[in-house]
Amino acid sequence: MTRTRIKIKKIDNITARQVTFSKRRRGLFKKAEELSVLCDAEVGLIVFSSTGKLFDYSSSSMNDIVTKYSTHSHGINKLDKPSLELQLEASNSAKLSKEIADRTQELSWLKGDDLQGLGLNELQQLEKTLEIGLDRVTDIKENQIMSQISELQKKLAEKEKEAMLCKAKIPFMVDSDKGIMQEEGVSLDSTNNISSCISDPPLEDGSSDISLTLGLPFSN
Amino acid sequence: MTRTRIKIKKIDNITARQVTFSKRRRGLFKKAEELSVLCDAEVGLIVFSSTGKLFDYSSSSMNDIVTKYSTHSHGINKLDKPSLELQLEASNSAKLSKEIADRTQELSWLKGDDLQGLGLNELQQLEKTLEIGLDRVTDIKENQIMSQISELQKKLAEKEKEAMLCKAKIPFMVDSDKGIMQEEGVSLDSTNNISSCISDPPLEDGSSDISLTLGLPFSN
DNA sequence: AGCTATTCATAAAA
DNA sequence: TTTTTATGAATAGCT
Repeated sequence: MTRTRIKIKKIDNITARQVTFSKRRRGLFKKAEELSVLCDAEVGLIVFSSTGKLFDYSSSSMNDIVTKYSTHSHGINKLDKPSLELQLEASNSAKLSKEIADRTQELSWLKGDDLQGLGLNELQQLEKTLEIGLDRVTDIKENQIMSQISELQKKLAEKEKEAMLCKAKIPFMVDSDKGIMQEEGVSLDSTNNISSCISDPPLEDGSSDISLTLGLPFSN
Repeated sequence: MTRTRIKIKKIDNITARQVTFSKRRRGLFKKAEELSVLCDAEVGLIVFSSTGKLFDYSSSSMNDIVTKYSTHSHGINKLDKPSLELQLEASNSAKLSKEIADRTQELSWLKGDDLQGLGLNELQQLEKTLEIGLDRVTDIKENQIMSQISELQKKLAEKEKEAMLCKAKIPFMVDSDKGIMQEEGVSLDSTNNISSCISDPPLEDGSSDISLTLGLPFSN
């Protein structure tokens, strides 16, 4: 656009084209920046030369600009798929979903639902699996019950022993001190022993609703 | 850049800024296109006005240009994740994975594995679930077995009846036609009846390995 | 939205 | 490539 005006058509002469590319490219980038500064606009400019070299300018982050572009007035996925990671993600998702479906199905079967479509072999396999699982669960449960019982019996035995010792002491104390227990320092010590025997703290275990759970385990 | 030169600094006057934006934007897009045509370059230009309006130009497909940009000299993911969908995907994946883990755990329990961490209540719940499941599976299985047996009995009865009829006919045929069965057209018809009685097709059902499966079902 | 004086961008040449 | 130069283009400030 000087000395002579030119037609806007691909420049044939390679050298001339490269020269023009350099000059105009600089002009374009300058104007892009001026626009963004003067007018407070967000500008992203990407240029590939005919030889494949990349030039770019962005007033902020090109990432932001392109992201905004891809969501703005475009249905999310004009730019979304670098067709690499997103596809991977999608197929991954599909795989996971399928796995969930598979397991959900198997769970249903094990719980006795949705069995109508199954054949005899499958049903027998299922039955076997359930029998094994049930055996193991019952085993573990009974082990736990037995050990809780042993533990309780042990604690009970201790307490009984303690109570026996207390009782053995009581007649002796009452007989000798009778009505003067609150007046003598020496006898106060003995009094404390007695009260600790009478008001045992209740057996606290946190997980010992044994009385509720003992009914079932041996009923099958 | 005429009458007076201006400083490249944000234009304060809003009206003036909008006017300048319009004019310069047109100029910028024109130059972008000229560059792409004259120099055979790939150009992508995205502009957001300060009010958020989008303007864009691309010599080919913006998608291609941005994709090329994001792979060119950038490590795949400068632009890849619009941090919107990918984050969604990631959290989705996480959710799915968690769900798989949950179901896998429940399956393990039902199969009698990995029970050590469970408490009595959980074990009893599990036992109940297994008992119910096992009952249902056994029910369905026995139903299938019974109906297969009935079906087989019915088929067998039919065949027996057919065989009886055949036997009743054979002495009559042999007596009257004896050695000339292959020579007369009339007698050929009768011969066919006989052979169909003798070579019954084997009972084909696709899912009838009954003899193999009958052993277990009633053994528990 | 149009003008127009001026500055800017740049084709051609070096 | 970059610089120079002459000229066409773009546009700031007005209407």
